[in-house]
Amino acid sequence: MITETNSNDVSNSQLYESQGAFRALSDPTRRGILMLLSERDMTIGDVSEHFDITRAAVKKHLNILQEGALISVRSSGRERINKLEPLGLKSAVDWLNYFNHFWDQKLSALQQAVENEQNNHKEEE
Amino acid sequence: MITETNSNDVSNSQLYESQGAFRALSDPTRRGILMLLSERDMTIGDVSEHFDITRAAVKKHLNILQEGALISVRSSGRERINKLEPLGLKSAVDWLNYFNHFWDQKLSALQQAVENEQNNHKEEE
DNA sequence: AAATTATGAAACCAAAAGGTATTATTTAAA
DNA sequence: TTTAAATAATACCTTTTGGTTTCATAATTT
Repeated sequence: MITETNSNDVSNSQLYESQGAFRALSDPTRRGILMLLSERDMTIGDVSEHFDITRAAVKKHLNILQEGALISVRSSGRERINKLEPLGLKSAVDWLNYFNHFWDQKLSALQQAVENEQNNHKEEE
Repeated sequence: MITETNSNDVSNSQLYESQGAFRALSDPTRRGILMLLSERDMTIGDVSEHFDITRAAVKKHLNILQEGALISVRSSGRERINKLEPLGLKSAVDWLNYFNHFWDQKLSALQQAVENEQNNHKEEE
């Protein structure tokens, strides 16, 4: 353990920019809400009908989704319409894309292995 | 609130397949560990030097990363070498890709708006 | 064989998360 | 103008999370 920050370390901005989004995404109910809202905008009441938890609990989830900028809310009379903000997912996607290089590579390796397998079988014919 | 499961709801498998990965990704320290391991395989000792928390705490994070299948561990004498498993990120990426459609659309709209802006400026010349 | 190194695991703690029930507020309808 | 509907907010509770310290174990070195 060291006390001073090591300048070789991963930059904080890389980690904390996406924190709100990743935090919001960590709960399955919240991911379910996002999928619901991908079909149409909904009031809290609408959303609540799809889960076996109270409206208050759903409201808390919606707050966290809003903090993570994954949804937005607009008022219409006494209703609040929740709307998916797909661009909010971008920070999480961007962070994950950093690793694309690696699993593309691994997928290639897998593909290569399959091809080699096939060639071996051919040679055996 | 309803008590029975609504068959129109988002399927559970879609949500729970990626739970281990999303859970692991929700903590900034764990995301930092993943970035570290993307450079080279490391022992716990190596990893710990990059964070101001105890080895025990790092170990817990590594356990959670392993549960989410984002890393693997192999023994070499008394050392345990932690290795990034990029394919483990795939379940999270896949889930997020479901929304690609939406933000591609939105990016297009944004692009369109920018182009229109540019055209307007041209007309003003 | 003894000391050191690398790690694992358990017990404990404070704070955060996810839920509830209850109360208050705003808007629409009768 | 009551009454009902849609939502917000607060207090409260239990479980999970992220951290610590301490102790145990297995492999290396001297």
